[in-house]
Amino acid sequence: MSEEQQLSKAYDPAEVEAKWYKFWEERGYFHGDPNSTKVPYTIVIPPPNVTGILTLGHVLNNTLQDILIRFEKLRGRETCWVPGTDHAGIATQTKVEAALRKNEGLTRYDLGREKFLERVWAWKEQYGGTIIQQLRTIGTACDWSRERFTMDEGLSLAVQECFIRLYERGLIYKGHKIINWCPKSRTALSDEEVIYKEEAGHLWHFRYPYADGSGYVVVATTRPETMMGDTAVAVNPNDQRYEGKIGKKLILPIVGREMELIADDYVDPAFGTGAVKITPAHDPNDYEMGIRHNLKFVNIMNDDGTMNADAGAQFDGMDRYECRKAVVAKMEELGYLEKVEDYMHQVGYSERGDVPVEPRFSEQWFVKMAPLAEPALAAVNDGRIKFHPDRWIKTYRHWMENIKDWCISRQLWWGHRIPAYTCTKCGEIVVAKAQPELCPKCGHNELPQEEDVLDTWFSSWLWPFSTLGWPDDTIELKRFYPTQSLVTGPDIIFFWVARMIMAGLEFVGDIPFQDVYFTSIIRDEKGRKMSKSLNNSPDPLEVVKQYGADALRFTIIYIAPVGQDIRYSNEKCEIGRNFANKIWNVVRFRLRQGPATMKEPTLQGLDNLRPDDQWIIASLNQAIIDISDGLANFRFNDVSKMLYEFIWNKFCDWYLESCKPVFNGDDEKLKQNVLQIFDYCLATFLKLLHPVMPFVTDELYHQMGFASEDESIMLTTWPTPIEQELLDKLGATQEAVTNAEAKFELIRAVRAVRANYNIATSKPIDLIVAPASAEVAQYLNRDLTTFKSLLNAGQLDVIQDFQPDVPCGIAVSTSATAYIPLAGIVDLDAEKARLEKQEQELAKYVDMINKKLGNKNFVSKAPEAVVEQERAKLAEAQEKLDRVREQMKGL
RNA sequence: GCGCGCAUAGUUCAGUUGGUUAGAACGCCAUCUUCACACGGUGGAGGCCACUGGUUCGAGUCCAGUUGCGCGCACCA
Repeated sequence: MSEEQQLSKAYDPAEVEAKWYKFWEERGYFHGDPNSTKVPYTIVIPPPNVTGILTLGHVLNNTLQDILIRFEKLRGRETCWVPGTDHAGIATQTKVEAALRKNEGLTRYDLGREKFLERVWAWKEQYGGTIIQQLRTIGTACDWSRERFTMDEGLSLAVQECFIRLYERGLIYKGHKIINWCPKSRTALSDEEVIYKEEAGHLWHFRYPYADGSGYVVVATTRPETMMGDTAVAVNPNDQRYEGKIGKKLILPIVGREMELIADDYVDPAFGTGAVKITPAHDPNDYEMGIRHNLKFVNIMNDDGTMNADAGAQFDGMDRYECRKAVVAKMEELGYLEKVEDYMHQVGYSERGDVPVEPRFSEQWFVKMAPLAEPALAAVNDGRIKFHPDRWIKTYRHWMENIKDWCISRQLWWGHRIPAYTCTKCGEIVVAKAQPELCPKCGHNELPQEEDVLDTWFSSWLWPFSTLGWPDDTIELKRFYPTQSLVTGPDIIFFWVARMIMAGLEFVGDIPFQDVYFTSIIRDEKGRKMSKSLNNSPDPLEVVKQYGADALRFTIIYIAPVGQDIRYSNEKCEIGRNFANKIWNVVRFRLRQGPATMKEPTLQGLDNLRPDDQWIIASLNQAIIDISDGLANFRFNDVSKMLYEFIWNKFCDWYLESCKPVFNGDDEKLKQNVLQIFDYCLATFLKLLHPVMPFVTDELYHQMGFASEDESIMLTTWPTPIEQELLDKLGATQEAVTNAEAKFELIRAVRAVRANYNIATSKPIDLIVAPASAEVAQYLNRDLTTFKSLLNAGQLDVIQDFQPDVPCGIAVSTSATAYIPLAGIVDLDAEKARLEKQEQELAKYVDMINKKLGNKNFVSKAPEAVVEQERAKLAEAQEKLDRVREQMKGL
């Protein structure tokens, strides 16, 4: 082995990846400098839950952000990617409570608020860094010096400021409403935190007797346990079945309460029995009706989903589902159960608690959303903010146009405590950053703070500017706001994206970001959502260990179509691993030819290029254009395919093979020329690939000596298209591409003949190539050495009008016919069969074009260029067909 | 009920404004350890582009409808 042979045969990512991340981070390459004169490019990370661990969803999401950041940095922008985590109120508090119960047998109430919060902070310190650390393993170029947490002092001040401003504008209010209540977490939820699941339930038909003994009304319900809270029965005023009965008194069974039969348009006479039991304190629609008809509100449940004393002594303390059974049994026993039907319906579940939510009448804090929504809707409608894919605009628009007030208070301890103080004497509410000494209204000195905290999203919606120092007018805010791109999942378009747009416009007076890229949802290979219960979510860290971070990054981009779900399986990472290995081996091959020709390879000083050199330069130039364009337009999937196509199918399959005879030859001048081009291509595609596969590209950039030890590919500049003048001078033209591709077609045709006769690729063959034209002859003669090498030819002759006098294997391509003298082994039948097949295909094709051109409408209506193209295709195919037929005759 | 999306090779998916004989990856078949790579090379098989109409000289691509699947929103107890 020569000394430059230092690369192992296969790429092993583990060591390389650890080394480079440390190198980049320690040298501060990820830092965004607000004093830089470069144009800024900012992204704020969608903050993962502080207690969370890395999932494939995070990998996809953060890889995309990293690609954008690395690309824009190379393109010369001052990039700043702000990372951080959110405090995830319910999730975190639940976790700590569970641990407390398990380890010490205590509840949060045993500890008290203050002590409990100390425990949560301790938990956060211990486990909170996990996901942040894990993100580093996939290479994210986050500016860690700017890492933020939604409960940080600065961000907490931002939350207070925002609350106070909205309150003063009259957009925050406290009021009694029916809200979604999670009996497990014992807190209010916003409408968005309720997930509806279709469930098989029942429709129970109950008889409610008239007080005068004149029979009964049958009501249908899915929730018998709420009947103790009934204060009326409603029917449609136009329902003839109940004509004359409106206003009659009914006796609520079990309870014995007297209530009225009322009429309301809300009731659908076609559904069930046309009579609805009304429970104003336990159903949002009934609540509205309760207001309209001035009904009594009877709350029969505790905050944990058990029944209270108002439900009656026999049900007091029972769980709501236990009570359901008991009520049904009791009604049946009393003879009031008419029938039970199976019924499919939607049941709202708490997103975090995963238990059915309970509509609950209570006093909460709300944000009036309509005034905030209006400008936010306009920002998307007029294109100041773009969505990718843009169909999400419809979803956004629909939500914004039907927006409801946001319930922001949570009956939790972990979170931002509401900065409101109520005077115990006069009830005056003071909203302020600090505890007021005296009530401004009555002068009383007792004003306890609200016990409740704010919804976590009430801090997240400030994230794009609170992380940059708002409400202070910081240099970061000036330079890095508005941010450029947001990459997130479409599942939080309401929770987060929409609210950030509202907050940005309201508090900073400008949009928070220009582009929103919505990622795919990752499913398993069977198309199921990844979930803990199915145990089908692979651990990304294991995947990284097995395949490498670059491989995972590349693969996930390669399999992620825009706006569609991804079907992921670990085995797919072989795509990325194999690709990394391929590139590794290109460099391994290259280093065997000696050190790099120059430190930062250029195309300067080249002359006398081979046709294949011209072809690869033209192809590379196209790749630069297409890949840059793809990245600038969020077409990540396309970019991964273009990179793969250029590097593997063009550079490795053809160019590298084309270079071998030169590298092994003794024309030193030529060799230097070709090495320079090789290096130029290599350096360029490593840069193009770097945003997607940062580790292996920096490693190889150094292995090649394109960067010295204390430099990095991260600090180089993004390849720009080659100037037209230089392309022309080098001969890297479209014509060079066309000619080379025709040559490759010919080589493939010869290889097919080879395969047909089972002649090993390694065995040289003699052959005669008969070009279809003088131009082709001239082209091929320009570089017979390479041509011969690609064919692995022993003796090669280019003879324009060749007539074979011995039995030959025959390969017909568009530009030439190749004859392979195979005395003794030519199988005439096989030869005939192969030519016949080719003849049939060509004849069909020629026929098709002939028909097209024979169509007067086509010729007169299609654009001239298209017709011309068809004519050219026909001529070419016809010529080829003639040659195939000629060969068939010869057999 | 309203809205959105999807249906293309055995599988997973590309196919940009309508215009080469519809592509890739994986898998499959054959073959080769050849001096970068078997995580590889070479060659090959495999498709009524869900269905029915329409627009057009021309439709996988545009339009309408049908079927099937997925998602979101709103729900009548």
